[in-house]
Amino acid sequence: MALWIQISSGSGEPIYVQVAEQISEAIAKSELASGDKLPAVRKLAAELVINPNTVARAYTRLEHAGLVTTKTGSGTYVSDPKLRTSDAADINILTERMDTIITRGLNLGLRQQDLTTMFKDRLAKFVKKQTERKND
Amino acid sequence: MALWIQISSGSGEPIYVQVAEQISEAIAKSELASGDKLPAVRKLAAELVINPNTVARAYTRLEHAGLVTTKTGSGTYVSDPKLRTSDAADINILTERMDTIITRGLNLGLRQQDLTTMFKDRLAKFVKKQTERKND
DNA sequence: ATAATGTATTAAGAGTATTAGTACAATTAT
DNA sequence: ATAATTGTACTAATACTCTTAATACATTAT
Repeated sequence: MALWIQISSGSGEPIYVQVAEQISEAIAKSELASGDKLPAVRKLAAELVINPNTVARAYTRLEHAGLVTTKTGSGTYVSDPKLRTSDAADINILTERMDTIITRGLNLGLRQQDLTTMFKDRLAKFVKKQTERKND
Repeated sequence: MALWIQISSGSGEPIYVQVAEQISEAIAKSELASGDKLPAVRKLAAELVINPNTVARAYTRLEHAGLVTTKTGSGTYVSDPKLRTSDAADINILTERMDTIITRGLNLGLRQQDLTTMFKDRLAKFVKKQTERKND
């Protein structure tokens, strides 16, 4: 399995956040499917040259988000999408973040249509890979 | 002028970020228009019961974003939208943030259409207030 | 049994963030 | 001109977060 994760020290984001986000994104794009096993914390830590605790923290974050299930002694696995719980609070946070980027966009001089188009374009790149995967 | 800004200590966001973001949002919604004067740093600080430096930092942040212009001795004013510079780097950051919330949304079980609808709805609430303002 | 996996705990160090206090500079009003 | 108002600069102190490290433990796979 290739190593997709790339950490940048100058990004300001903590390493464990970067790791978790990139795995989240892979799951959203269905590059990682339900049941897939993530690398062991010690193994991934060795590859990324970071501390195992940092990877473990990323995995814990993913588990709290309901994206993976961990079985001590076995490994960490991508969970079934049907079992993922979407809280009302989660939706609230999502809309708040939408408001934030809408604010940014409008203040950058982008118009309503520009923003909608941008959003659809980005979204399409996620879903496109899902359909591609079926043809693998 | 009413005081729209509300700071919450438990949000995790620094106060100066909260202040800046809420003013940014007001500008995006055209509740604050070009030329409008922001409250003096000491005055707003007194109302919010925070340190003047914290407000000053928020204003500096807004100035770096090109949203306001500051004139020492006079005040801080909302700048002309036409003069706001939209960098390519700014657009990149915007798309990255879109990817982040798209990732969240998909992983919460929302579908493509759900997300698009949500985004349009939120966006509409910004622009609606703009047209309302014309009838003031 | 042995190896491999995730978890928990404690500690230390480094860096960043946040706020506060104070003094300074520039503009406006009188 | 003088005083008041405004934003700016600088320093300092405190608190928090991040990361790494070193272990030890519990569960599962072989």
